[in-house]
Amino acid sequence: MEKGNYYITTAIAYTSGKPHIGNVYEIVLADSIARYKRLVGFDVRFQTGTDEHGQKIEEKALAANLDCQKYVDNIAGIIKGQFDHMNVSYDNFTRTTDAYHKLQVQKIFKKLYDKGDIYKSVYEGLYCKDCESFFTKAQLVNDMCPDCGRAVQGAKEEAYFFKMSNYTDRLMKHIEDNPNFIQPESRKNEMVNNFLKAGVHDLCVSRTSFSWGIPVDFDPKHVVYVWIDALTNYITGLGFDVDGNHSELFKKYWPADVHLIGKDILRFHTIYWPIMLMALDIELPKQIFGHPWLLVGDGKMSKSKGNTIYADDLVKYFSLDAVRYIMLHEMPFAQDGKVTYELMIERINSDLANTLGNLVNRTISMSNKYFDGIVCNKKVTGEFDQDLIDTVLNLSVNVDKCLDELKIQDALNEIMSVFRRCNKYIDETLPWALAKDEAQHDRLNTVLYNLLEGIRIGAIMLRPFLTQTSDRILTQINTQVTSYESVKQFGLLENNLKVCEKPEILFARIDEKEMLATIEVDIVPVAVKVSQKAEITIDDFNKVEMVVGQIISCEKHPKADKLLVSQIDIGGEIRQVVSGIAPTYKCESLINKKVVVVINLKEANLRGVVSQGMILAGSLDKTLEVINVDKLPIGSIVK
RNA sequence: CGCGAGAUGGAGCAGUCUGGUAGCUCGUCGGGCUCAUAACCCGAAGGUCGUUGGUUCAAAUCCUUCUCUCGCAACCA
Repeated sequence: MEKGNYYITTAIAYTSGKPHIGNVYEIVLADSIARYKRLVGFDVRFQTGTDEHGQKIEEKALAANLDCQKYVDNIAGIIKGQFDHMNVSYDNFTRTTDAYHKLQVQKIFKKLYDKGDIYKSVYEGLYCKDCESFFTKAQLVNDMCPDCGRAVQGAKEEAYFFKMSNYTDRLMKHIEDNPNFIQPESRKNEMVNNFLKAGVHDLCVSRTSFSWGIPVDFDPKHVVYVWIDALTNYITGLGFDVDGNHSELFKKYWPADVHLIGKDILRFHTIYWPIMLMALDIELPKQIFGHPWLLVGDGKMSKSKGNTIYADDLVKYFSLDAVRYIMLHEMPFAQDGKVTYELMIERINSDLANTLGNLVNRTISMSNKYFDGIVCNKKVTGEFDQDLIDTVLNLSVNVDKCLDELKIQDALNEIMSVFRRCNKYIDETLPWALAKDEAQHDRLNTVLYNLLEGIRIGAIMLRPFLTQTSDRILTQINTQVTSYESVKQFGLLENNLKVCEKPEILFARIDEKEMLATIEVDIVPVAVKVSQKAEITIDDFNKVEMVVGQIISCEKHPKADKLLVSQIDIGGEIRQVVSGIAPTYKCESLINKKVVVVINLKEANLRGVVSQGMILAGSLDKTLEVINVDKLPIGSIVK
């Protein structure tokens, strides 16, 4: 392959649960870039995978009553399933629990330790014995533990640190010398201004508070910090070896051309990761692209439903390529994209069904109707031909430009505009009028040929994005000329081909009302999921004492946005309760409301305000509702 | 004043760096066409580009004031 090598990675998915559409978006984005590069002629390696260590996972596994490894095996399978569902063409799915990865991480840790970049020290902080947590001075509330309100004491814990300061100057210079290193641009400024210029603290790179991680082999009570572990996958997945016995893959593909990641983890990828690589004397990746988020809906989708959407559900409703199209098309370059079912349906109908699907359909129908499906370019040109040809020939140039900057949405728009141009060409040339005049049949042949040729080229350019649809189109027009090179010349479509007799509908129009109704009944809120917590007995439950109380006054917490402070009459006693319901409830609306209160909960200090109980409320994503009681008098026992 | 992003016709966005007639897709309305998936094509209506002040011959674009929205952080007994 003459174009050279291309290595693209995504962030590896954290195995804490089923990935939602936003996580899957990243993989589809990477996939379309990988496929495009392959189409153009690069030798591509595309790696994704799962990040499987850490305290959160240990806790989740415990709650599910599962062995950690079993737990992550299960989730990794689910994640892989979601990716496969989207027809993602990764070359390697790496897992941080793979033996080779673990071994290399240990060796890296050791090497950096021997080198002096990692050193053993003590983590000093203010420690709350009851909560078993460290806090910084700034986190304290009235000099007390922010969690439980008790006194804290200075304490030390042994830990390993990475001496970041050894490399920050070099990193800063690298970022300055390589303006494309961090993309989009605005993110780069953020990193430089907020972190590098402010000075990077040494990073604590080991933990002793839990054990689900890669042990530090020369000091096994420590496990390696998950980020050190996770980031390394980009090289271990290729076969990097600390001792220099690298695999051929590593020699061939490193440094990576692009690390595709979510904008939230840029700090790790643009500061810690490059510094690690510098410490290991490895070349830095060429580019790190922090993509925006794909957000789901505003009120419309999330009000009564969970607003978590899964890729496999969407595919069920809209077909694979439609979902890929939505994901890629609704995402601006540097801004979060929002999707609702209404928007998805609108987009699918107008772009995929009307513009593209209908174009292919009408062109094939005419070919059959006028020439029994066999079109031959008789080279009888007309006044609209050149403009059509120019537009079609510009396509690959334009798409290439978009892809260079990773602007996939723009690339799709370029492709769609070619199909729009074809539709317009039909109205300009009036094939049905030509058909009525025997003398114009050669012209008609040329017109249809031009249309098929435009469709052929558009379909080839569509291949990285809408894999299946591209193939279906090319099959329907029955061409063998499908190489990328062939899109640079107009007129390579074979003459006298027989297109398929009955055009197949590529994308059926969706009836919005019908579809919304289907989704409405079909999608079950995430809440209705199996229990994740350990079983308890009725005695355990009876330990909780709950009564009906009436809110007699309520005000905003002076020092916290999300908290409300209520005075609640629970029958013979007024309790002050702090609750995190400010985003949903206004103080006035709560007054006189009867709610269920847990009254034997240990008193707590929340940002300086004492809370003597808890108001029961249910929540799903961002929807939150306080449990409301009407008829029962104040003080009634709830059980 | 915690950090950051944004505010452009009914909706979603581009244009802002490098000032110079406000553009795209969808929707609405009117017309055309009939090959096609009630699709396609053409036209129209609709924006003083969030607010204040300034720089300039000229501001969506540069500087400034304020307002609002959204992420993140803190906090959700």
